[in-house]
Amino acid sequence: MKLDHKKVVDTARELIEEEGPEKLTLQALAARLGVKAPSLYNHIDSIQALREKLALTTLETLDSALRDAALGKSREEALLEMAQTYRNFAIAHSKLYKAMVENYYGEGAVHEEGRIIVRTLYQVLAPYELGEAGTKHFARAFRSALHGFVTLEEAGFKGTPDAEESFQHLVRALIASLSSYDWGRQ
Amino acid sequence: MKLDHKKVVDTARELIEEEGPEKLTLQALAARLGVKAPSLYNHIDSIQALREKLALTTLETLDSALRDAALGKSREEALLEMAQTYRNFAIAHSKLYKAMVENYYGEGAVHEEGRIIVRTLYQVLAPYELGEAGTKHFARAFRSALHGFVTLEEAGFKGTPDAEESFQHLVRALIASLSSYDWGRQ
DNA sequence: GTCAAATAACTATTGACATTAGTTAAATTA
DNA sequence: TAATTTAACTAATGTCAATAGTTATTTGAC
Repeated sequence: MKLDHKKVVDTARELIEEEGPEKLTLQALAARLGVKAPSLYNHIDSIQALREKLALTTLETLDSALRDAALGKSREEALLEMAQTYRNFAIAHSKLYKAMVENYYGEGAVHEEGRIIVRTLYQVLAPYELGEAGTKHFARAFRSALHGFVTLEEAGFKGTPDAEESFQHLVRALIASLSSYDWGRQ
Repeated sequence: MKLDHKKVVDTARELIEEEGPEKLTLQALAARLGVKAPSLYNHIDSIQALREKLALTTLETLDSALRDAALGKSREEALLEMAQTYRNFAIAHSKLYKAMVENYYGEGAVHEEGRIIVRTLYQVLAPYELGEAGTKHFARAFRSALHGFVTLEEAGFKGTPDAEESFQHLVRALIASLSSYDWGRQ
């Protein structure tokens, strides 16, 4: 029954997952925790700090899922599995992903920690020996494609029967480009 | 000096471009227009409706720039020019682009009109004869890549000297895939 | 075990915000 | 010119986040 920082963040995540980012208010959150709103300030600095913390933990959860997906696989197989996992995460936790994106801009910890996904990608890309620049370019491209697709899918063509197919093509085209395109190996 | 819907939307755009989406309040907007906040309700339904209207006009402005960019060009040249224009727009109007993205989710007019950029892409892609499905897949992929990149660039690697280079590689790899990858021509 | 200090809850309040109601003056139209 | 519509205003409400000040409980040093 004891309230602490983790409990507050976890409950905020639940609230967002169930009702959406715009429903996260200190009143609503406090009510879920059986407490009055000002009491939350014993555990958080501000609602904005809470939002950024949530964005950060969501990113870490996603990265963790990506690492799991790539475990024991390599190259094309690993990249395909990671891509699939990325999209599945964005769909399964669409409200949370949206909340993360909204707090992705600007400075703060998320800005710094956004690299964790890139770091995971770097490890999978190592066998391709793209060089430092090539790896950087491809990792940025791959992440951009994944993020862009799931965002536009949510905003636009969600639910269309061929969304899955479009995603597969995007991912496979980029993976194929590892062989057919010079990403700057130098 | 007469106030009307267009004037309100235009001034809201200016306010966002200068101060950011979070600074758009009815008070601040009314002050710019030399009027009290409640008077704005003679010209808008709600601040949310205003935000969605702004997202829509921003999308139309971007699409117009893309059409201009592709004018008189074809194939690779047109796609390259469009990509460059897309990123330039997102950088030159970063606060406006951010505001657009924030109101991109959900239903409403933006959701429906998001297709205008895809429609423009379709025209440029016609000579490739990718077929209906192939064209759809590539258009979604291309737009996802552009949107994803400029979003992550703003959130993360903005200002790094090789961001431009990464973008070029992403765009060129996708364009190259038009020849080397089967997008589902069937 | 006792007592001081730290902790975490509370109530009350403030200020910013969007929105609505009700009013009045100006502009349009019949 | 008279009637109607339009667009501004003031005043008020409700919802927020956030702060101040208070009190009870818990923790930790001796």
